[in-house]
Amino acid sequence: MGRRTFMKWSQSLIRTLREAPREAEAVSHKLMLRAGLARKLAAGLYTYLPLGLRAIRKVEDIVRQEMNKKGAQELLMPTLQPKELWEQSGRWDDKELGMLKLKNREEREFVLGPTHEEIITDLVSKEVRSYKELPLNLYQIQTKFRDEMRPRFGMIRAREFIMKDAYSFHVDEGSARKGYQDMYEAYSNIFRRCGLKTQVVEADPGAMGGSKSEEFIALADSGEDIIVSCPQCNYAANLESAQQGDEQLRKSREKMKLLEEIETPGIKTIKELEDFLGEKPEKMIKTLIYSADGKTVAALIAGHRELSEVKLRKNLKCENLEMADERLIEEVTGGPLGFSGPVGLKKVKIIADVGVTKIVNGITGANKQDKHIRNVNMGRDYNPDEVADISYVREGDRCPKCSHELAMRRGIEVGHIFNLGRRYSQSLGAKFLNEKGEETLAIMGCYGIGITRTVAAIIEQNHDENGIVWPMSVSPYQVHIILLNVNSRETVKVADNLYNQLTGEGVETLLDDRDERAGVKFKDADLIGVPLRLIVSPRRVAEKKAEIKHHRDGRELLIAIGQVREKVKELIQENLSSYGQA
RNA sequence: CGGGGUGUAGCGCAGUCUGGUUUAGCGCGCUUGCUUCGGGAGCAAGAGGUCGGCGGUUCAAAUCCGCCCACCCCGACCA
Repeated sequence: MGRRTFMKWSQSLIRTLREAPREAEAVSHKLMLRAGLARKLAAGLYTYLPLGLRAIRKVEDIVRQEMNKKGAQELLMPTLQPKELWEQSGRWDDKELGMLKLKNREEREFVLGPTHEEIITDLVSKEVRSYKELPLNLYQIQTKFRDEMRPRFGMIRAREFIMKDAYSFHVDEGSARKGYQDMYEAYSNIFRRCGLKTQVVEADPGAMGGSKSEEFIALADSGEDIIVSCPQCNYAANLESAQQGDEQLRKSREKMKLLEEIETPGIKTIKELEDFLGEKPEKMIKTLIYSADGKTVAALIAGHRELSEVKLRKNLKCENLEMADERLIEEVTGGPLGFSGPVGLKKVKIIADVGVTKIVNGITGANKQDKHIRNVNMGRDYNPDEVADISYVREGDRCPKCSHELAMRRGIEVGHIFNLGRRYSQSLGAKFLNEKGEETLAIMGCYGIGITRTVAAIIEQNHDENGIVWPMSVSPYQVHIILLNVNSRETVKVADNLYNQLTGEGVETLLDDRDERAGVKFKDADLIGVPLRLIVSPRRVAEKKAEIKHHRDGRELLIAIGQVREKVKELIQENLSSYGQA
């Protein structure tokens, strides 16, 4: 059991803070600083102090166990990666990964690894020859660098962080599906054992490429992801890719009226239009001009909705998607920015959001300075080239599967599994000979877990007003001995004995042997949040007893000193199994 | 990168608007001594600050002006 270490508080670098630095906003961030788990070096860069590192190692151990159980093998790749491989995969100029590039003295270019598809695929392409050697699942636990545009929420979004990344290689689709399913199960086990409640959602593969991907989201108020889920059926998706149900899209019975041009001096935004005309945004057709891989596209969205660039990009199957600048807008629409509309638009592809089809007598830009048009109707006044789901789901929308009202919640993405297909094996040449002797491209999957972020997520979900409430499985220590009154020789002796006994048995024990008053020690214990607390005081020692307290629910036991060792071990086991410890 | 905000002792803050009376202050923490000792103790004595940086205005700048930097929050990206 456990990591055997000796830790007396008086000799350790455990520094608690009474108040959190102002820069910390998220609960996990505040508590990690206050409880002395980590310290900031610069934005998005943290030093993990001994206590924090222990929690990180605990999570890593769980990850290793569950990965190994599925036959995955651990290896370790370099963080510094040569430009050439990234050019081969076509990702050297990828903007999404936040690559931190650098040159050595010989002007050779490198990137500090934001992810390792290139490296692992290159390795496997060199090592694997035959279908008999597959499938393979290789993983590492390593520091990743992403030059985030905006590090946030402390350890939840850092520039440098620890990640477990796994990559699988398969001979065919069936095997790839099995590999993906294995990881799905491993991930479910890992997060459950970490004491995290997660929700799996459909996601967009984004920069990784590939077909299918799902995210494991830890529900938390300070999460940056918004997830959409159906309380009725099992539908759940990331806001970026959540689909709109059809139910909310009722077409009004209004009769079509004649087109009418109206004066709207300086009125450019939907909000301004709403105030100016006194009409609901639902009646307006917002026209957004985009440049997609050099081609111009007009996206039509109902005024009260927002365009999802992720959905639009997917629909257009384009790499680069940017909003058009004023010059381009004038060129293609003939009118200035803020007055675009679909009527009479000729030179561009028009994609209408599904909701737009239901707008009767809509209001939209006239493609002329200070003019809008009223009573615009699809089919009569304009025809989109395509109708697609390209806007975000909103509060109150219906489930695409069962039409129940959707719920929106915040969460932290702690894990992400992807089916990559042949994208990297293709570009980096990961081929093998199949049974028939034919050269075949491996089908790949990749599976990530943000380790340091997971620790933060655990704290987000496991804390109270006084501090962290660690699940036993990931707590830096299992037992926290609080020695009250270091001036009582007898008490100190008992505490020392218990400490040595427990530590000797592999129980991870922290002994607070500081010369501090009881209140200080209790407050610090509340902050640090070790699940079992053993209180050794002159009062109890006189009775030859000690107190054991459960931090989570405050349950207390009075135990004869001689029986503490057994009881503690029993409680630890009991506690671990409640998180599904293997 | 766009928008908003903050930089004064290790942490939390006041002072800045209305320049000089501040030798730059308060709480917590830190050091020493005495008392106290089951929920962040009391008394006493201390240590600790180029007021984010640079430049300007002024007899005089934490305070006014300019530039820069750092950090935080909201947006686009991700584990």
